[in-house]
This record gives sequence, structure tokens and C-alpha cells, in this order.
Amino acid sequence: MISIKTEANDANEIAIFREALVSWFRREGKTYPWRETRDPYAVLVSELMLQQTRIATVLERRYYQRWMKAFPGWQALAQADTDQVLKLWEGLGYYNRARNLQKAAQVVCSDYKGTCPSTLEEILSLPGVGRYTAGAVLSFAFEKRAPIVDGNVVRVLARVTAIADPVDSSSVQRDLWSLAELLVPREEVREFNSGLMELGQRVCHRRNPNCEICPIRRQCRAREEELVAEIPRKSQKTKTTELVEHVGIGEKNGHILLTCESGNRRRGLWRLPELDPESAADLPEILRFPYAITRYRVDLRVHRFENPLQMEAFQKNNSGEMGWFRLDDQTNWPALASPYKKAIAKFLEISDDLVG
DNA sequence: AAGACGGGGGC
DNA sequence: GCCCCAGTCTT
Repeated sequence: MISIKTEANDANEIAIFREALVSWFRREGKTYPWRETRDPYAVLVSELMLQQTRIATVLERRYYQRWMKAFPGWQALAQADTDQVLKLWEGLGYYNRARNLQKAAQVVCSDYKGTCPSTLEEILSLPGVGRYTAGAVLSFAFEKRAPIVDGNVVRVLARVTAIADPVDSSSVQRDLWSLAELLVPREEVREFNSGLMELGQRVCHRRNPNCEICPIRRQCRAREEELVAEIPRKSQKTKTTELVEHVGIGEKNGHILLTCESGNRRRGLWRLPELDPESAADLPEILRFPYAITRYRVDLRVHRFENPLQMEAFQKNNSGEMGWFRLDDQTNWPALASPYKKAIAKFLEISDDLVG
């Protein structure tokens, strides 16, 4: 068995754990585009994209492939137009990741002559790179012995050691990192770290884990003590807040009016103009649907500008960047936040119905 | 230590 | 309708 207390573990148990995990990964591990390369840039791109994001999302919508084609290396990304950077990130969320990735490329180009640094301290200092991502780059690209602890690893290690305390507490986080550091082997770092994550992703699910086929089931305390369903525990989540949001949509000479987000949220992305409740009340509501963002539940209500004068009035009475974009050709549009992209698509459907 | 930050998929 | 996903940064 493996203990959460690092000093309580013996070398033989650790060796068994490593061997079981690595051989499972060699047998069952998936091939992903970012596993075909050891290019630190490619690894960093994939890791930033995969932060808080499912592999399936990145794969199916081809974010990684499109990004690597548009920005094949540090230099290309460093020199790119930030609007294009955000456009390729459109729909992925957490847009600071894209901004940070470009900043990181600029740092690598300016401070490291275009060659990725290879020490923990230097990699960790890149914007958007925390302990997990630094460990991923070190182990996957440089094959250096470095631990990684992501959501999957937390679940696996919490169950293996049967940690009853909430895993989001700082003390448990510290313990999990220490344990991961102890377990990671000097050789086969890639296989071990990939295997640990993939085991959490494909076998050690949050609900209904498939313990029967788990390569480390014999070393799992939670399984032995029948606590698999109770572990990992988490402390209370933050409560969601309900919100109503009014936006306006309309057409003028085949163009639509969009504004640019300037706050911290979705900064640099474009959206439908936001209406205050009073002016929204004067416009007919043509569409309504809910969406979630961070801790908010938003009820989005889409109103129709009935004539160009109303849109021109909006332009005159509001500050901030805005622009007109051709409705029949979205290829040159800037990056839009998802709810507004969806609203526009629905609006065009409705318009087609009215015309046809 | 707690909040902010997107969006979507699974149950 | 809630949880959580190859987390990081700010307060």
C-alpha cells in the first residue's frame, strides 16, 4: 500500500506502483498529437489548451491542430496579431490562457533567444505556467524527473491513499504534490506522468470508477476500505448568482453592430451590444436562452433593433470599441464569446424563416 | 485561503 | 441542475 505520508512508504511498494502504472500505459495509453512530439513549444501549447478543458474538446474541434498550423513555433506566435490569437482560441474559454501563451512566446524569444528554458524555475516564471504545467513541460518535453498533479492525479492519489480530508485544502494539496514527487521515477517519466493522468481520466472516474480493470487496484486503500465513492471529498463550492442580460441585435446595410469586451472577463472578445433594462424594454425580445459563466447563471435576452437609427443611437450613447460586420460573411469576424455567437446564429435562422 | 476566470459534456 | 475538466493568477 501507498501512504500519504511520504516517509512511511517503502521502496518496494513504490517500485510495484511505478511498474504497474507504466506497463498499463504502454499497453493501453492513447496517442494524442501532443504525445507524438517532444517540442517544448508544442507541449506548452497543448498544456495551456488542456487546462480545465477536456481532451475531447481540444481534439474534436481541432484547436491544437489549427493552432500549430497557424503558429508553428515561438517566433510565429510571438509576432502574431493578438486578435488572430484570440480568434483561434474562440470557444475554448479562459481567454487569458491564450494571451499568456503569446506572452510566454515573447519571453522565450526575447529572454531565451527562441529556445525554451529547461529549468523548473525558469519555466515556472513564464506567464500562465504554474506548477502543473511546468512539471508537464519538464517531464514530457525534457524528460526530466518532475511530478505533476492535475484533477485526475488528485483523484487517483486521494483514493490510493484513502485521504478523507477535502482535497482542495492547502495541506492536502501539499501532501499530494509530495507524494507525486516521491512516486515519479527517474526513467520513464513521460509514461509515468501520462499514465497517472490517463488512469484518472479513463478508469478512476469521479463516479463509477472501473476498479476491476485498474492496474493499481491492489495498492488502493479506498478500494480496500470500500471508500471509493466517498473519495475524493471537496469543501463547499461557491454559490451561483442569477443574472439577466439584455443585448441588441439588428441589421444595417447587411451589417451587424458588435462591441469589444474591455473588462477582465472575456477581454478582447467581441459581443452583441449590451442594453440597460430601460432601453431593452423599448425593443421587442426575439430570443432568450440561459448560459453559465464562472459563478453566474445568466438569462440572456436578445432584443431586436427595429431600425438603423436605434443602433446609431446606441453607438452615440456608448463608449468603447465597436464595429460593423458583414452578416453574410463571418470569415473575417473577430473572436466572439460563445453565447453571442450562438445568439447570432439563431437570429440568422429566424431571419431566414421570415424571408423564406 | 478564497475568488475570478469559459464553456461544454456527462450523468 | 450540478459537477468538473491535463489550473493559474489575483486579492
